[in-house]
Amino acid sequence: MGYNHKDIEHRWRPKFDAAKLSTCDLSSGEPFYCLDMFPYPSGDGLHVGHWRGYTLSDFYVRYWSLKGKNVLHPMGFDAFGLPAENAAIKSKTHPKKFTDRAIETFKTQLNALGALYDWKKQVNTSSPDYYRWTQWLFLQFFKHGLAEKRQALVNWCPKDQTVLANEQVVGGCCERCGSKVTKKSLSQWYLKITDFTESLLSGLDTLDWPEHVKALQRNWIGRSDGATVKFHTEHGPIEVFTTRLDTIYGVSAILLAPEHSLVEKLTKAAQEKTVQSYLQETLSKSDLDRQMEDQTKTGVFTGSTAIHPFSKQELPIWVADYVLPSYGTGAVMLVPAHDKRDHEFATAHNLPILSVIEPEFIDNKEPSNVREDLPFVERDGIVAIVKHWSEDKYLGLKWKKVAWGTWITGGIEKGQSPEEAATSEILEEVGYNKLRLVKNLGRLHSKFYHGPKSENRSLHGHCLYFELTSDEMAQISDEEVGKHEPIWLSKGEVEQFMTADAHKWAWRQLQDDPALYEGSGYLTNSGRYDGLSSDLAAKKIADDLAIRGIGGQTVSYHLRDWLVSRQRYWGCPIPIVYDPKGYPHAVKDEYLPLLLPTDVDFQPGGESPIARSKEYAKRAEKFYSKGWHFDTDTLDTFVDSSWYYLRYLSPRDDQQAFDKSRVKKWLPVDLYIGGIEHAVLHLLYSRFVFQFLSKFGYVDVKTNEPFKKLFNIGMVTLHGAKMSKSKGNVISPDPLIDAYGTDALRGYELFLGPVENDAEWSGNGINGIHRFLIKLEKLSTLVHPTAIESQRQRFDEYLDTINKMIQDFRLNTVISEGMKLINTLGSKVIDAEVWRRFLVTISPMYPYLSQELYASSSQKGLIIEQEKWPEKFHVAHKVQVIKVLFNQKFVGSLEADKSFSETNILELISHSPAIAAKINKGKFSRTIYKPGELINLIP
RNA sequence: GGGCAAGUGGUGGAAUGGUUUACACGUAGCACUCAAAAUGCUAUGAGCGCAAGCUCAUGUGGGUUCGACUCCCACCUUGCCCACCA
Repeated sequence: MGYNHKDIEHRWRPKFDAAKLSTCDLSSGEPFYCLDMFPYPSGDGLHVGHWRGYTLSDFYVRYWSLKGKNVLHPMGFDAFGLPAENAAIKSKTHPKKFTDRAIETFKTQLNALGALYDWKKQVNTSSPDYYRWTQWLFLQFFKHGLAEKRQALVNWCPKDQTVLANEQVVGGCCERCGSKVTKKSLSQWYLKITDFTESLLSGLDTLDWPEHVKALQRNWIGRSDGATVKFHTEHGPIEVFTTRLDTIYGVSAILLAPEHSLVEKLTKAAQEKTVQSYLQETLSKSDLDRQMEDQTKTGVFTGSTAIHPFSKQELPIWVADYVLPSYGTGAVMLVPAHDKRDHEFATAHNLPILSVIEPEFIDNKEPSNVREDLPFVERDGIVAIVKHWSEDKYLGLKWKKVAWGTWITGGIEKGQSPEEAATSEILEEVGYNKLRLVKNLGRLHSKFYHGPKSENRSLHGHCLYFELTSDEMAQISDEEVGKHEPIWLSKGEVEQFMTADAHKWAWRQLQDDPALYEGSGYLTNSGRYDGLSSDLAAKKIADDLAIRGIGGQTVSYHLRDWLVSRQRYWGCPIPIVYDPKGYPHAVKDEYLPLLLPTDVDFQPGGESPIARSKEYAKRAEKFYSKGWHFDTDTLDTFVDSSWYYLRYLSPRDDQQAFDKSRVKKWLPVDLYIGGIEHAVLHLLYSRFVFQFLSKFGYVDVKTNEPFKKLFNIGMVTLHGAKMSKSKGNVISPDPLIDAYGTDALRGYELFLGPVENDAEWSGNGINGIHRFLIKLEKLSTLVHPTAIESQRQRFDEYLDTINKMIQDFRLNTVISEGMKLINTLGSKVIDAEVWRRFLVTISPMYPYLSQELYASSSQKGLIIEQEKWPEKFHVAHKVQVIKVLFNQKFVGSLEADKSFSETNILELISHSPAIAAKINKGKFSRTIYKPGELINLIP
């Protein structure tokens, strides 16, 4: 007979299709909402990479159903979008035709998977009965003032001829087609996602999502705590945003983004020409060109000045294109000594560089890292750089007891000046006494743990630079000779030689005064704030600014409002109508859905193709009156997909977008499965929309979040690259199903590696699963209704193991455990009850074969309907197996009664000749005993 | 520049403090066959050895521990994401 997968699949598929899971009764049972990210029906068909995710979700659908939950597992199609439109342009057919055909292909392929979907709840975002409610959703934003039309410079893709959201610009290029993105000034609709930044941020803490996905979202929202400061000018204040308010005394200019509203006013007649041509040049650049980091920082002086709020100094105002208009306030204070970019700019344009922070270095490396539980002991000290009397070399100390390279250092005794202290240290440590002080390099601070004294030190060091005037030397004490060895270093060797950051900094300070320092420390040259730490100073300065009403602490975000207008045809029409004066109004409910016009030429041309529809223009005048017209853009398709999971619960409802009571029962989604590529876009927008609906009472769900648990399925790669038709590296499941069967392919998809990791496809591996299934089919003839203790005991272990693994999504090892169990059952008689329970546990992986064997061992009906996830037999273990180690080496294991103590076990060992022989005649000084596990004998 | 993840046989990977390399793939040998495929059985980290066995191996170097792939510190390498974000 043998294993014939085609027969088996043919026999059971119709029964799976008719299973009760295929139509979820939403009103009963304990809900479990298992959701796949719905696909875009591309027409390329499914490859083995898609299968991995769908296999995974079907596994959990079957598993949770066996665990007694009422599982909802719907599927639908994210059917609006560019590829269909582009294909339509090419083939001169309507995108709807293209889309409908692709959906049919998809459904056929999905059915081959043997998965259980509730197709009765299918949604299609391009169908009017769906997008009518997408339009409703948009209008709710409009109604609450959270949809707004703004004229702004937007990201423009010259190839697709449409605007792009920030999130769709990747590295300055269009996410979809890769063209360089340019800027264009357009009037567009925005959804105010920035009103929700804090709740989008804090909501992340409540979610059971992979940490790295949460990190991506946090990163994208990009909260940064800082302050604003107003600098007064003759045309009103310029507000800047900074995270380094402590450096405010180091400002040497104010820089404006070219787009800043004050640029024009502040430009003096003499600078008019230069500024104008600079603006023209930068505004025509693409974002990518403008953001090239390695190019020199450009900018021009406006002729105006601003007043420093503390020093009252006049600061020149410049325009510079590295200042981004969309972040902070579009204006920055230039602090060249403490910001790398500002340093480059000041160097390029000869602006003053003033150091206002004395650096502080905190040691975090063993053994001198700061101990948290100890207070700091304050000490004054010196760091001396000493130059050779004739050569261009500098004196370093190589420490003998620790791997340190330093300059000459030491403490300052009472009554000594830093110079005196340094001079005497130099004399003591290296013996030179003819030298002169050339330069004071300023102070640095260092926090570290002083091992010999067992205390935390906070050292305040004066950095001094000396030159020797002669090689004359005094005698050095033996003690000093034993401590370290003096080494003359050439300029090139210094950075490498010095181990501590503080000593490296002293060197850079000598080379380039003041050296760029971006860390924190203590203030200097900062008026009454001198001597404060960076943290404390920033707070005080912010307070003082707030009192004067010219600034204070604030928070800035990377996240921008969501631009949703698209100048494309194949999308949801924006339900806005303009009166003859151009004011926008919501399209009346009775006119919804506002259907896509059909008399449209799709060729892209800078405006929406819909604008060319005569019917659409007429329709507006018919519904309203002469001079009225509809918005001719369509919505970003991410709006469509931001709420589809709500529509599944009442897909045919023509009275409302979703059913509030069902949403209350079924949301949040219990398990959401999809790829990492949606970590910021879809998942952030969906959270935003859901939080909006929640805030205004459209939904009533405690969590305020749509997706409780997110699982990211790893990508399947071929030759290291993501599978895609255009790269020609696609593996189709069809021939594999034909040769090995659906079960084998499902098993192999999960066996490929941990499901959250990417996996390289290897053609041969499927053999292993296939052989396992053949073996199972053979073993089924050995099944006999006899209770076999050892098999039941083994099954209990197996079940414990996989139960835990399933919770942790470690399905590759669940597959292994099944193989291991079968390998240990042997080729004699198999306990029928063990067999039945085993078949239930593998049915989520191998639904067809498990079902076939279940039925042939005289069980009736479908596993998924008849069975529950099995319980253990609870066979009592009378003995325990103890591993015996001698001097860390395994010398054997023995079986001991569970009640045995350490003494009993030692006795057993002495009576076991095989083990006793290996343990050096029983001589050992002590033992380490871990009950039920091992005993370690230490000689 | 910032953030995150990962480094274990020829390969995918297993082991979250206790015999490293489970389970598979691949490879080799054997059985079945006229033959091949399929299937089954056996072997398979490296080095030394006739063998029993010994030594060495989880990116590198330290540390904690009776015991470290696992925990701590530093470093190296690779991958991913973000990035003139003030």
